Amino acid sequence: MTKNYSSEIASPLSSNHEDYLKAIYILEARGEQVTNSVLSEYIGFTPASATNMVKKLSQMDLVIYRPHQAVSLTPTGRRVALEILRHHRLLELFLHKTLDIPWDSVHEEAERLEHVISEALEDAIAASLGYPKVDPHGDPIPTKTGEIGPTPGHPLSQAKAGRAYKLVRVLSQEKERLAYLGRLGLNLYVELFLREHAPFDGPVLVEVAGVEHALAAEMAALLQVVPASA
Amino acid sequence: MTKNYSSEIASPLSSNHEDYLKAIYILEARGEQVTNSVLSEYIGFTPASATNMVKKLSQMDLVIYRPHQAVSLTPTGRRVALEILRHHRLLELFLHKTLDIPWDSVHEEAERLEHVISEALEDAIAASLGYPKVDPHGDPIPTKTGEIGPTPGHPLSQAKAGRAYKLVRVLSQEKERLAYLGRLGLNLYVELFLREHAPFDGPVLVEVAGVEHALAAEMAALLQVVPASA
DNA sequence: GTTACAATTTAGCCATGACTAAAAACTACT
DNA sequence: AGTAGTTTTTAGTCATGGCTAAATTGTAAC
Ligand SMILES: [Mn+2]
Ligand SMILES: [Mn+2]
Ligand SMILES: [Mn+2]
Ligand SMILES: [Mn+2]
Repeated sequence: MTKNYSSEIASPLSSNHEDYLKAIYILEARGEQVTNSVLSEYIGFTPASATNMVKKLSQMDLVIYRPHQAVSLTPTGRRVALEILRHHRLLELFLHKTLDIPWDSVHEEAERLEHVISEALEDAIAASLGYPKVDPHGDPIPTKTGEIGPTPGHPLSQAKAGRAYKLVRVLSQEKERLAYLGRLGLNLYVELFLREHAPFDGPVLVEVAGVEHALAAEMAALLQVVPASA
Repeated sequence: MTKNYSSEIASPLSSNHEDYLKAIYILEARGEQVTNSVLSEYIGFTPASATNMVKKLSQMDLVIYRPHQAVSLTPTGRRVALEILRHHRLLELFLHKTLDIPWDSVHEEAERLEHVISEALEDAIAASLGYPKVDPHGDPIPTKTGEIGPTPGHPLSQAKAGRAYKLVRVLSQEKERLAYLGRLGLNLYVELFLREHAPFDGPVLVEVAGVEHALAAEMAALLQVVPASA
């Protein structure tokens, strides 16, 4: 299990160390201030535990920690986070495409696998998938060297009514939510027609494969779309 | 990660718990007395650590422990061991067949993955492989219900000279050894001709794909063969 | 500037599971 | 049976990383 980053890191990182770094990366990428409470809520441990872990990561030079300030990743910490995120998203796609695991289940599974695959296995998976760029939810897959592309699309909630769109990304990993979307036929790359936005932040009416559905405004905000081309 | 055995077990088992149970199973299956020193040497921890862990497993009703006696598995302990062994061998075969990971590398990788795959993933892997019976080293794969078939073949070291055989199992997971065998063309199911046994427990001369090789007696003892049929 | 409230940190506890060193218990040989 | 040697167990240490509860710090309203 020799990791890419192993040369730069003194002690080996546990699964939880890696999940903390990944969480910080994702929260930063959302543009949020990564406060202790935001972080601890996201990872599901108590604030005291988060403080404790962040201090340790800081000693390892993986994060910048100043008391009462938002944490941020050091360049090395970012490298580790992107490495794990690459594992995660490659695994999601691999499980989905190679083993037909439904898109609402791959996240959970990848959450554990991401910590135990070797670099050789990561490479073999990437090669077998043809070096893919996005995972089953449309999230971009970081490259081996830690680059990550721009995120495609814009929220359906801000799209213009009376036009056709293609779903390119879903900003959620919730199993139930994804299962529901799947039942509506709202899978990745499906084409949909946006009928109207009900006023006062009301539901969004969309047509998918000839059937009309009403989506809550918050749901529509999670669906990233681009104008349909064909 | 709901395991098959989860209903019968109080506390969740760590990777190391599972590796201990698997080790006890394998040592028992070899017909060895699983003494504390045998066990601790096999798993690579100190004897004191092994005693400690065996006591805990005993409290969980997974092993029978009497001081100064060989340990043995309870029915539940055996179930857990076989479940993990199934994961391990299915993963080895999957990595080898689906991702072309060489047979000398799959063991290491499976050693970690075996602890984190869900039952759903186990099932998906088994299905995608067509419910296979043996792994890339010829080791039998336990069934979902915990049955395990008889082990095929007999040692090449005890085979008669002047006859053709088929390699059906290699009793080793050592990377270097497997890589060496691979270089000689001694892969699973390959046909070979046994020329002679040198006397005084000397080397064994075999012909593989028209090339003759001399194998140490201990090496030949690890190669399980059956008479060539075709 | 006080004061109230929320966020964060500190202090201290606990379980886990490795380790070393010492004690105890078995085994085997005389 | 006694003793030497080996194996196993016990006792005690340490690091890890969660937790709760209490103390502290920062913020915003008065
Ligand atoms: Mn994870
Ligand atoms: Mn994803
Ligand atoms: Mn293992
Ligand atoms: Mn094997």
